[in-house]
Amino acid sequence: MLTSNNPDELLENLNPQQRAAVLHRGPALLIVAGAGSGKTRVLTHRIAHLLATKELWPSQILAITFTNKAANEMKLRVEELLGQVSEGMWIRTFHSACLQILRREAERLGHSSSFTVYDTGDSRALLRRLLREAGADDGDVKPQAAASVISNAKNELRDAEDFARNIDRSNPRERIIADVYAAYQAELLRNNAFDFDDLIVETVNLFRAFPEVRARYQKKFRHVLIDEYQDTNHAQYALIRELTKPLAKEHAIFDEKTGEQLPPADLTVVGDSDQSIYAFRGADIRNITEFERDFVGATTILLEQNYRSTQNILSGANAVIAQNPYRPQKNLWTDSGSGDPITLFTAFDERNEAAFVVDSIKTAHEEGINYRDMAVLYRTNALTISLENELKVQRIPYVVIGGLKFFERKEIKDALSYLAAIANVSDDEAIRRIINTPARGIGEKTEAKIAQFARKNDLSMRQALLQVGELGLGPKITSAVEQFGKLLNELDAMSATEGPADVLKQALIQSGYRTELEHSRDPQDEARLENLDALLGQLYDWQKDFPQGTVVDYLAEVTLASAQDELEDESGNLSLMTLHTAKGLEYDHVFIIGCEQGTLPHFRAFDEPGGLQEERRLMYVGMTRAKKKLHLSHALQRTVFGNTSSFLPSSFLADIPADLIEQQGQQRSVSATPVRKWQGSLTTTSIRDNKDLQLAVGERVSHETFGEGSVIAVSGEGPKQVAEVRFDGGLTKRLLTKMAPITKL
DNA sequence: GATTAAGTAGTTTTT
DNA sequence: CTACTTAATC
Repeated sequence: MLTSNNPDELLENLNPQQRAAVLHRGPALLIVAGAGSGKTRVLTHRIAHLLATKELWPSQILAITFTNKAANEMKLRVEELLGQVSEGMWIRTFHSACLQILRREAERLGHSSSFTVYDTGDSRALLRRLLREAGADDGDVKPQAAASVISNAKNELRDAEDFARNIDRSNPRERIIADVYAAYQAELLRNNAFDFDDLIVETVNLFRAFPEVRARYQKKFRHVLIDEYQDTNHAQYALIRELTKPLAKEHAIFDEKTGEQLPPADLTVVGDSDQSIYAFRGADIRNITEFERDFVGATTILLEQNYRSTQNILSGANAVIAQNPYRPQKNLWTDSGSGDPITLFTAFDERNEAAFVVDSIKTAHEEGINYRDMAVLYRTNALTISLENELKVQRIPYVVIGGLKFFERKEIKDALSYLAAIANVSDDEAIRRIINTPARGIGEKTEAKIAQFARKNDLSMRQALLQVGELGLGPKITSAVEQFGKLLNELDAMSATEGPADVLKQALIQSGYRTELEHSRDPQDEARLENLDALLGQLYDWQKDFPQGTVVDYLAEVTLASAQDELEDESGNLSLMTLHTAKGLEYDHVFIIGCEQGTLPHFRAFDEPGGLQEERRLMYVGMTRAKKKLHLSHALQRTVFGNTSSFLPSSFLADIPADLIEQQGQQRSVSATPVRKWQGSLTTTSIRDNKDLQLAVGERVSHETFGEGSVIAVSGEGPKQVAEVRFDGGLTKRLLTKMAPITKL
């Protein structure tokens, strides 16, 4: 470990490309970092180098990651390299960096600095109500669907007005969403809240509306570094631009000594377009592929040497990803030797597959591999059921990472809503959530009356609670409402002197929440109580670590935390997780289960443009997690949602050269259905993608089974184009141009 | 207004 | 299969 501040020591043990990436200076640097090529190493060494050479102060660095876990790891490793704690350095996620900025500047955007951050659940609850109020009771617009449309619009920096201008007015669904989008933003403003997307979007808006604010942050941050650049969406891209593009003359900053205009901050981005697996969340792969065009004077450095996996694993992964079109050429290599072959197991069904996986895990464990160094990866969460059964039977300790999140449980959300209602007087959504939890006899009707009254008098719901006397409700209800309002005010007053943990403890006791759970005969409520105690315990720990921390601080931290952050397993457990969750992690032994057509690639991806490519990248990400041994498996039949059906092996398996694979499955046929024998590689793939192939009447095509023929009619457009083909054999077929096994002659 | 019953729809999800 | 939402009853 380096403890001196000698910059040259930071270059030791780096390969030439890594060294170049650490040493490069200039306005914009793109580091294309293949899987396992030492990306974090380069990033941390680069930061440490900039500091050790005294080019920058820690407070002038802004390093952005996507997860808290990555941020914490990076912070730790930089500190290790420098041998000291770097005060003032911003190494954080996009969201937490923006949160910090918005807290300071909230007033400029019509919020107060005690604003709440709504998570996806909160947004959905709000949208559900707004949709109902908008009269979308047909059920044709579901909150989740609206949420995703609005989120996508925000990620494109399209506000409600902009969105409304560009919709198909004759489509009632779109009109409703446009209206609800506007109403949703109005409600967020009223509630003094931002949703996840807003944290980014509103920071961009802030910088654009207030150039002097932008100038201030540009002056502060002299070097901006972005990790996982391939996963940035347009809003995040815009944020990066705002921080790194030259300032207008009137806001320019001049160097005190030289009198010269301060250039914009330098930018370093690290990414790998082959690992872009979040397009469905708005990630725009073009941000990385067009980096050199977007940033003048940009340099690209490729890191292709892999330090993680064996050559067999890499060759297999390379062969799969090589099938993706429009991909910048890149080839990962390693000098660590070929290693074991990739194992491919053909299972009869999911139970057979689970048994094989668990047996292999046991064997590996007996050979000295710790459970914590192994992981089972899968496309969908539903695939874990039989696996978990088997693991329980065989008594192997395991954790499911991701799954249902602690902070999304009902009782936890309720408790946090109490805190939100206390800390942010304007948060009507928090009030609505807890107004009748525990049951106070305040139902839907009363809630609506209070909300209406509040709006009419320009009050928040919490303020209105204490004035319900004017509403002429029954005496019993009136008193219940007033008591609830008083309780919140008392707790609010208490939070001025006491820490958040003590406030929450009192909230749960005095509201009667605890009592209700204690007296419940629902067996689940016992677990709920335990969860609340766990939350309280955690909050007391937090209070100890941050004695000055407020309720507002705690809420934001919790909202921006993810389940993985806490699952630092020292415990020696086997890890189970989705392929998405596995990104950025590595294990000695990796099992990818459910390699079947329809599962991986997932059938929902077939009709999405670019869907198949993204699935392939997922497979690639999964395969490259393995250091020593990669096990792939597929089941010939699987029971999904109660019904059993047969599945073909994933087309991705056929892309792996046969000599890298060791087949382990039995090849017996399944009941009456004959199953194609596995021959090391698949000769046919059942799902094709003919990209943008379009046919016209009169053209000649060749079909895999029907031979040659002429197009006699076409209907539909784009990917939905259907061509009617008369084959020379006399048959006439209607074929989906995009998917049919045809080629144009 | 609360409880219970039927109905329905089900990728992935860093924050 | 199951988790969650809506509908119907007490």
